[in-house]
Amino acid sequence: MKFAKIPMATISRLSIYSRTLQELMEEEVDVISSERLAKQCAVNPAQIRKDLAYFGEFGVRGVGYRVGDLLNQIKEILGLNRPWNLGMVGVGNLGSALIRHANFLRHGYVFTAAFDVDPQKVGRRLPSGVVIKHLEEVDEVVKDRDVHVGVITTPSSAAQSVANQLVLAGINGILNFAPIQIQVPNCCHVENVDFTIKLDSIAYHLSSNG
Amino acid sequence: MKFAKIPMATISRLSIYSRTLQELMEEEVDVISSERLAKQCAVNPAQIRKDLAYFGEFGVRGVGYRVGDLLNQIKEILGLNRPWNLGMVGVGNLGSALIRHANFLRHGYVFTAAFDVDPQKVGRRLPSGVVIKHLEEVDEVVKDRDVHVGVITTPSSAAQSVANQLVLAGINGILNFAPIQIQVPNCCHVENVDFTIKLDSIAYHLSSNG
DNA sequence: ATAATTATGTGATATTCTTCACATTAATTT
DNA sequence: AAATTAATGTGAAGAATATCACATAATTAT
Repeated sequence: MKFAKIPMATISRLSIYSRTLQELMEEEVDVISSERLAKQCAVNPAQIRKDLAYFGEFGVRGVGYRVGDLLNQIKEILGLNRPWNLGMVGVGNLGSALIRHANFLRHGYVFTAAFDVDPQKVGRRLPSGVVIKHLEEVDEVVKDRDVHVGVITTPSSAAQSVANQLVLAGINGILNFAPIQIQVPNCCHVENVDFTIKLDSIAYHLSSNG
Repeated sequence: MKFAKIPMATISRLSIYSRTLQELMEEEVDVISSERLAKQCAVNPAQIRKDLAYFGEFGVRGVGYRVGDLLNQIKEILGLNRPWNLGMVGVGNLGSALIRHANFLRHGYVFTAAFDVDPQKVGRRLPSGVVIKHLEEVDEVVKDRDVHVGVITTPSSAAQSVANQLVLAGINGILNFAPIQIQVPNCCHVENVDFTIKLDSIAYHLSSNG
């Protein structure tokens, strides 16, 4: 399904395009030009066309892109034409907030499992119906609940060890909220979400100019 | 304080270096080479040296970098040698989890204000002691509580309007968790945190190879 | 039918970012 | 004191990414 070497940045932008297209659909917009879409996504119009060109021709010259079609095509490209099951590791403040957070479901991601090591938490049933399991049981639960992606919200100190266990349990994708660079074999793809890095970036910009 | 045009990516990496250096300090490591630091940060050693070279010379040839010194220098560069006050807008699941989340405090970020539009929430006092204010009062509260950066965790539909109000209230930095590209004047710096984009990226990688 | 208009798709160009490779400098050893 | 070793700092090369500019194709108007 993959042709040339696709820039990482292209993939991220496809997500952004899909978000905007979803909104446009809800506003019942039928057709949109790369120029207007670009403005809403805060990118260059040629960028959108280039990004799409890696995968084929999806527009109509002189007209633009059919919103619904393009959205479907992008979802197809990203592999979002199927459900993805998530397993949360670390059911603290952040973890339980994320499980309840509507955006995941809205984009087709479902938490089918949750893990912790705190005996007080293990066995508790979350509002979503998921029962918190002990991390020791990760192998079975990943198979039982068909977990595809692990989401780590443990303290940094535990993150690497958790990642190791997830990989051993057959997980190939990890979304890591711990502010540490975890090391995994090539078979596994890690994405990091670190808000404090973003805040540092804001701090820099607010400090360094005048 | 800024010299050449510094790559955005350099700034993000400086944050990562600082996280690792902080850990190294706690492990009482005195000196580290770019090679060993690079391995821990999962980057190229030359990258670290280049990144630092934008701002000066911080190492000792033949030796490496003094951990404590380098950490201080990086914090200085990023503008982290002072406290930064945050104002949360949207005290839902995610918002309140973030306010309680220890990582912000650990890196010198404090929530000194919180806003919502839900009358049920306005007036409530959070565990941290911060009282939730109505968004209408944003102008006064930003001044009173000396808020530097706004953190948006509202639904997407409200995010742009919230951003406008923050900018009018004098805020120049926004951390946006809503999955939408908000438009702001140049004086304001926005950073986006969108986990579903990261998940899409994972989905793509898990789908497209074999 | 033909011309005019519009907006895509894409080769060429420009820019930005990363890595290499080595000269430079500090410390250590002989 | 000279030679050796080690690791930084950096110009140059390379790779990746973004933008331009225009040929191409679809639609609309004459």
